[in-house]
Amino acid sequence: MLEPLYLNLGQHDALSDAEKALLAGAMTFERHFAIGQDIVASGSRPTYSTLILDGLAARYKVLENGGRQFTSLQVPGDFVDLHAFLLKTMDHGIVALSPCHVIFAEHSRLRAITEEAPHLTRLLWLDTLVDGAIHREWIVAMGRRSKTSHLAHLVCELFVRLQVVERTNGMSFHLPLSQAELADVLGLSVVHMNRVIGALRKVGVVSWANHTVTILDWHRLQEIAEFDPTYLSMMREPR
Amino acid sequence: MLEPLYLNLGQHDALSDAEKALLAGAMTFERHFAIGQDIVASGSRPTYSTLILDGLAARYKVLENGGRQFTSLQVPGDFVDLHAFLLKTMDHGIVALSPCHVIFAEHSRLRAITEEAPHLTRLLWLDTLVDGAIHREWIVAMGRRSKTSHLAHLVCELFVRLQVVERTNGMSFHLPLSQAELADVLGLSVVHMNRVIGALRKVGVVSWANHTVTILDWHRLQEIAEFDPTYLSMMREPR
DNA sequence: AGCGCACTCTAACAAATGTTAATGCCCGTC
DNA sequence: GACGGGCATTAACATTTGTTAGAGTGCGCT
Repeated sequence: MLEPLYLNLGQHDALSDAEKALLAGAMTFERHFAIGQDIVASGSRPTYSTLILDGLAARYKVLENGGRQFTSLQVPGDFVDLHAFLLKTMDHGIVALSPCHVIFAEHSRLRAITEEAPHLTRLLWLDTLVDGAIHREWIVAMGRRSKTSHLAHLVCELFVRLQVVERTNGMSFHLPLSQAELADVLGLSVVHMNRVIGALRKVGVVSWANHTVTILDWHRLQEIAEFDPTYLSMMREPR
Repeated sequence: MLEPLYLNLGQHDALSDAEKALLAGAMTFERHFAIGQDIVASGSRPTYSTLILDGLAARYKVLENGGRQFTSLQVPGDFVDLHAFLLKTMDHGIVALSPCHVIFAEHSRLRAITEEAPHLTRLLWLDTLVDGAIHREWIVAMGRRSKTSHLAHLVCELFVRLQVVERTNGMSFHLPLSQAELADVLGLSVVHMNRVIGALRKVGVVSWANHTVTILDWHRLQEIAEFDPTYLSMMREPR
């Protein structure tokens, strides 16, 4: 059941059976969330961290004028709020973008891991560091990439991340986001989001229909995105 | 000498003398960097992490078209590349925006801390989590705030962060960024950056001259920025 | 004092992006 | 099979942001 987590953490460094057992021991109950439901509420102080077993979720903030901005997309194997273990108070919400199956890890047991399992602690820490690296890449995309390149970069990133947890199908993957939701990822209006998707389609590097993205020309898509996966730390090495 | 680090880490939770000694013991040699020098090069694999004792630095990425985007600003007391301890390879560069006095912490000794000092480990981990929280706030600002609000938010954030490490002077602080550099923070053209600064000045909430920012109306500045410092985790509580 | 240089600021125009509104399509419900 | 709602798409127009160019300003250097 925790396979996606093992795949996610294991991509960076070997994960021993003892460590897997520790992780499994930290888990408590499971739960399902429907589309649009808040998995974690902004302002709350959770006592557990949430691992996605299946589905797509997103961190977001809402401004006074009603504008919403997603700050990350979370795929199976991701702890959506591992940071709350130490940050304590959620400064943002987390919403289910597709039906989500999640499992909760008790903070008290995560704390025990930090007391007794230094290597596993470093891997969990690393997981949040990759989170930060993705954030930085998003900042660059928002600030200095063309919108087409930004979208292409997002497609590259999601494809690679989903591939790690075996959620791709050949060169395709399921992306259950409406264009309005995508607009809240890139920080665009819905109308312009539609234009940008159209532009990327027109170049012919992806086909995009029925919430399924198929990469037709991986090489050229990476070129358009200037995608360099270094920031995802997918190299397996001692940490 | 490590006072800014103690202030920075100590804002989140109490830091014991033993822990301060461990941190001090991790430090090796110091160094000065001139404006514009790279403190850490993109693509490198550092074996130490860099703590800013004095000065202002920034993380950045450069795109093929020459565009540069800063992904964070680093003030005294910040580890600019603590993440490289586990990420291993730098996926971005770090440049000195003012003359910088730094000190290097050996990764091997940081690793020893993770083996022997769980609470201090959590505080260091937390430091990188706050980093991530700041990134998220930047993403929101870039995607959904007006440019004036974005700039106001940046001023609020820097003021609060500098205050923690005692680098403010009443309601003023030194901000040695040219408008071209600021443009690379907000992701704007230099011309438009100039317009936005003019707009914020015109509202009368800040005065801004000679690289010194003075907040004239803190309350209204926060309103314009919708600034809520929760994300900086400045509450002192057990972690 | 004069020069050169980096930086700020402005103007005029071009391009990108947002807003409002309308149309068509798909799909589930009655 | 008709109806209604959410979503994708497009058009027309408004606003924001970028580009290019140049003038003004302060400051260190000779």
